[in-house]
This record gives sequence, structure tokens and C-alpha cells, in this order.
Amino acid sequence: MAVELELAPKTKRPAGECCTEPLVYPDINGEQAERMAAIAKALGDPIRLQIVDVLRKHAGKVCVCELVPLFDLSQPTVSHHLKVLREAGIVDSERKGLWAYYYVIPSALEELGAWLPGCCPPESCNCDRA
Amino acid sequence: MAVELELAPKTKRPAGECCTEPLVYPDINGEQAERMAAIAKALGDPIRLQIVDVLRKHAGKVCVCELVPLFDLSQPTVSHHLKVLREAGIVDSERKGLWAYYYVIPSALEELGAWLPGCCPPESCNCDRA
DNA sequence: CTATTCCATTGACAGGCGTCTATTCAATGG
DNA sequence: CCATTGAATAGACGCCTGTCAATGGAATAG
Repeated sequence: MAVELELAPKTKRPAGECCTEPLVYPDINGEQAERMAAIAKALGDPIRLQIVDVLRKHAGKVCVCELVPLFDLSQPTVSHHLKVLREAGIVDSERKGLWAYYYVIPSALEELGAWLPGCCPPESCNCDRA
Repeated sequence: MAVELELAPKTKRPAGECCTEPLVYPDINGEQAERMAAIAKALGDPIRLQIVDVLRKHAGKVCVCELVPLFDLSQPTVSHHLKVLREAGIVDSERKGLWAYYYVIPSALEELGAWLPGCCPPESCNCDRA
């Protein structure tokens, strides 16, 4: 920890432009940021996070009628959250008769997961993440 | 993929309670969901995601005056995003004279990162994630 | 002391979000 | 054909969010 990189001297003159030339740049481009932020935004609600958690655990398909009683919410509200997740590309659904079964699209979370640190300590990982 | 777990028969009677007993449960509790959702929510904006990306790359500290010109936003707006990230516990700042230096709190992203899949393929990982 | 500079805060505004009730739609059962 | 049931949609409501211009506060330079 505490890498102390000290990017720029910058202790000189408070006058003039603070940093004559930009020294840092985003490493991810705008589209990547948009995509990952959209995923993160959809996960940015405790209910939706738990829905995704449930769907992931049961890799098969889970009926909406099983989801609703898990949360102290009305059925339309749960349906709304599912719609948000569907529009974010995180889940998809399949109708069988009267019931709708939802499941997580596995690849949807990968880009964000790869960007985030901490899936496991680096020394136990062979991936090339920084 | 396509585990086809088929959690419940549920092809029987459309009448009566659809699922007499709940068969799935969230595996994470409410507090975990709240914490992770708060982090995800803070990351749910492309600007903030890129800010975190920049701060992470330069593990030392980055001056606000370097951050502002990177985005086509006013200085108060960037300051606002930094405040959101600070209140989410993702970053912290340190003042040195006139300048404010921001840095990522490494542990902040760990819980969410561990929950998400895809940091690397499971076979290259020794972690115990499902 | 005064002027300047960096950053944070305030207040305003439009748009988005989470929730509900009420309604609609599609499929099944009798 | 009609009644019933699971799920999605519509509309309404209060609150939160992202943005900006304007202001304020702390530290430095002269």
C-alpha cells in the first residue's frame, strides 16, 4: 500500500495553470465507461442486487412468483426491477405458459468484474489484471 | 453452462399458490446488499467510473486540478462527483496547501469485486468463489 | 493587507428513480 | 365462452441526481 508515486512536483507555483500539462489520463475509454457504469447502475439497488444473487445461485431459471415473496414489495415493483435488469442486459426471461423464468446472462457481469479488484488476492490468481 | 437445474416441478396447477413454499433464498443478507449496492450506485456513472479508474492507475495521489480538464464538465460538477465517491467510502482526499489530492481506498471495492464473477476464468484462480 | 488561486458549497432546475394502485394482457381450466 | 391466474404496463407521487452559475473559504504571493 501507499505507493507514493507523487505524479508531479506541483509544489512550486500556485500561480499560473496548476498543471501545465495533464499527467494522467483515463485508461478506459468512454464507451467502456458507459457500459460498465450502466451495469453498475443497474446493480446499484439492494433489491436488484439480491435478485441477481438469487438468480445466479440457481443457475437454472427462477419463476417470478418465487421472487416476489422474497422481498417486501408489490409484484409490479419486482417486475419493474426485473425490467431494469433486463434492459441493462444482465438478465433475460423465458415464458413457459403462465410463468416467467428469469436467469442471469453470465457474460453481462464480466467486464465490470474484471475491472474491479479483489475477486481474490493477486497471488492466487494467474490473470493479468493490474 | 446451461445447468438446467429445474428448481421446481411447477408445471402442475396454475390455480392456487404458484409456489407453495419458497424454494430459493437470497444468499447475501440485507446489510451486505445495502453495502454493495451503495458502492455499485456510486460507480453507476461514467464520469465517476473514469475518475476511479484514473485514481487507481496512479496509486499515489491525484490533484483535482488534473481531474477537471479530463472531463468536459465544470469544476463544481467534478467536485460533486468526488463528494459522492467520498461519501460512498470509495475515495478519500488529503489537502496539501492549496491542492487536494484524491486516492482510492483499496478495500472499498473488494466486497463487490468478490461478489462479481469474471475477474479471471475460474480455472486460473484458487479463490473459493462459486 | 490585498489579490489570486484552488476547491468546496449553495441554490436552482430538469430529468430520472422507486414505489404504489389500478389496469391490461396472455394463457389456462372448466 | 367465461372466469381465473401470473406477469407486465400505465399513471401518479415524492424524492434523488447530474449539471451549472454564483458564491464562499482557505492558503499563498507580492
